[in-house]
Amino acid sequence: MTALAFDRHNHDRCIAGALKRAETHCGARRLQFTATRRRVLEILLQEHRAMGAYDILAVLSSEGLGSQPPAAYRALDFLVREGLAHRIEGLNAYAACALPVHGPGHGPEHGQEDASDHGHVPAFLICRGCKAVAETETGLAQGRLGAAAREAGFSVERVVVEAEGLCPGCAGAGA
Amino acid sequence: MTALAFDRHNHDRCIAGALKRAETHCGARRLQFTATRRRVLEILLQEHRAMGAYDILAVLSSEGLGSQPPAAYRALDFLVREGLAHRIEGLNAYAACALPVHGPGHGPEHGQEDASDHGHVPAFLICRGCKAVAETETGLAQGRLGAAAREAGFSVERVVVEAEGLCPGCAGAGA
DNA sequence: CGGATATATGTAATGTTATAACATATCAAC
DNA sequence: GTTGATATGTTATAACATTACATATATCCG
Repeated sequence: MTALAFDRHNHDRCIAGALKRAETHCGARRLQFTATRRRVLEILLQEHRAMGAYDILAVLSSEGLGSQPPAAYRALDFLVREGLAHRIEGLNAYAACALPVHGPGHGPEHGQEDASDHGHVPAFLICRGCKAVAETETGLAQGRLGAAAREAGFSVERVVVEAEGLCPGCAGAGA
Repeated sequence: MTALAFDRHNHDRCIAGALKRAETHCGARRLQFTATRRRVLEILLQEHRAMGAYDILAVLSSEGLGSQPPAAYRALDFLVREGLAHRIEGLNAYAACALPVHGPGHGPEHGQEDASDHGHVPAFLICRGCKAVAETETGLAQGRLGAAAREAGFSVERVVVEAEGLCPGCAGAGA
């Protein structure tokens, strides 16, 4: 493992748990959690940081799971669509979903369908040093952005909240 | 003009004012508001929507202001650095800054240097139909994201807040 | 003014990220 | 076991962005 998300934790257990949840999630929805999809999620979980699609493709390729860009993009699209991973817009990269909050039987995992309902918006702390990503949630739609949207008659479908900066480790290392 | 930012307004006046402010801004800082830089800002103001660097390059090229990507990227980088335009991460595109809040004599325009100080974070409503962009501000660092950052010892340098959805016009048109 | 320095632009090449399009294979349901 | 849906393989290309180096223009100061 390379980049811990700022805090120490039992990483193997965290990975196994997340994979198990993904399995359950897909099973409940009759979705195929194929070898490639599973492996891509596992890679993201192991690294615990934002990775580019081509980084992931390199790993897949070395394991005989695909050699062309669509192999990576299709798996990533699936994981993002199911809320098992997130796209980090600010880095054009991807990270595993770190919130175990969503059990089976849900609709969209993070309230992306209509964020103005409950404001369950995923938010990320992204270290520009090591690219480690910490995930939290933010209640945003109740604030100024939601107010602006309502005032303008704008219907929000998806909200991106990303904070870029330095994690304690990289700040200490004088990045 | 194509995409109004959801509301009617005197667009010519809004453009002229913004250009004037940009001029003042640069003058006060001994920065060169060159023909290309000015024209790029003007294009973004006129369109009033997010535009890709290559869209802008096409216009510049047709006007003899440059033909290679760096012509567009350099001007855009300058405008973004000075807070006169913003990069819309979710679209890999750029939009003029719509907030006349910042007069001369400031430091960074939108508190990007240390967002935890005052939480003056620009936030965008982006229509996926017409790519119109409305800009507002959001006090974010005082909320859950700021709390998470403080708890983790993470120093926030830049915050991206982007809400994607449909503007009233595009929603009506059944996008 | 005139030379030195910093800033901006021109130009060519390349790197990175992402998708389109179509063929083939596998799964899931009946 | 056929059918329809879903997933993957493969080729090509589109879209976004940067590096590197040469040249030009502005700004500063003696």
